[in-house]
Amino acid sequence: MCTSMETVYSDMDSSSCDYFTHDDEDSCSSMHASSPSSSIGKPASPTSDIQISSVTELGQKKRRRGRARNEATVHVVKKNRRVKANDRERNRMHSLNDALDTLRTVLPAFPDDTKLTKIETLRFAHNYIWALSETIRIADIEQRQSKSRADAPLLLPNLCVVDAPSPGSDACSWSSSSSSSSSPSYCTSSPSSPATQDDYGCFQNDVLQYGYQSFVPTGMSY
DNA sequence: TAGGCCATCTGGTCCT
DNA sequence: AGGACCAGATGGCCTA
Repeated sequence: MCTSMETVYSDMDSSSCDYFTHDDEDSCSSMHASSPSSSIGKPASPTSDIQISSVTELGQKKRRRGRARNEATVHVVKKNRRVKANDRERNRMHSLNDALDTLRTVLPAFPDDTKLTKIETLRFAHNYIWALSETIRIADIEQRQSKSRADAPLLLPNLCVVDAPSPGSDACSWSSSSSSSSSPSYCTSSPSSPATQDDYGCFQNDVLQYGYQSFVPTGMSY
C-alpha cells in the first residue's frame, strides 16, 4: 500500500518538496507559490516583476510570505514527526512479531510445519502452560501421596491409562464443539479448573505425546 | 470471489 | 514534548 510512501518518507529530514506525495502537493505548491526559491536570498530589485505599490502592502506581503513559510515549516515538522512515529510503530510491531516467533520456537513443533497464526500461538501457549502446570501439580500431589504410602509406586495418574488419541482426532481435544465444560483449546475460565480427571489425563497425554495438535483444533473456534 | 491473516499507516491517549 | 501503546482503517496476499 504505502511502500512508495515508505520510500518517499524514509529519508525525509529536510523540507524539500521532493519528498511529498500527491496529497501534499497542494501545500507544497503553495509553499513554492508563497516563497519562490528564485526570490529567496535575492533582494527584490526595483526592476523586478513584483511591483510594490506601497510600504504597507510590502509589509503585508512580507507578513504573508513569512506566515506561509511558517505554515509550511509546521507542516513539514508534523510530517516528519509522523514519519518517525510510523517508523517506531513499525519497529514495535516487528519486535512484537519477533517475540511471537520466539514463543513459537518453544512450543511443541507442528508436524507439517504449519506456522501458527498470532492468535493461535497465544492461545496454544496459554493452554500449553496450563497443561504443564497441571502436570507439575498432579505429579507433586502424587509424590506426596506416595511418600505417605511408602511402598506405593510413583505413577502419574491417568498418564498411562487413557488411550492416546490418533493425531487429528478430537477425542482429547477441547474444542468448543466438545461437550466438556473446560476448554483448554482456549481457556476462558481459570486454567486450574479442568472438568474431570479423565479430561485432564487425556489433556496430559496430548501435551506429552502430541504437542499442540490437540490444542489447536482445525477450525479454531473459541 | 469471499474471508482470513497480515503489515502498515494514522490519530488518539497516556506516560515520562 | 516526545515516545509508547492502542485500535481502527486500508490494501495486499493467500486459500478454499
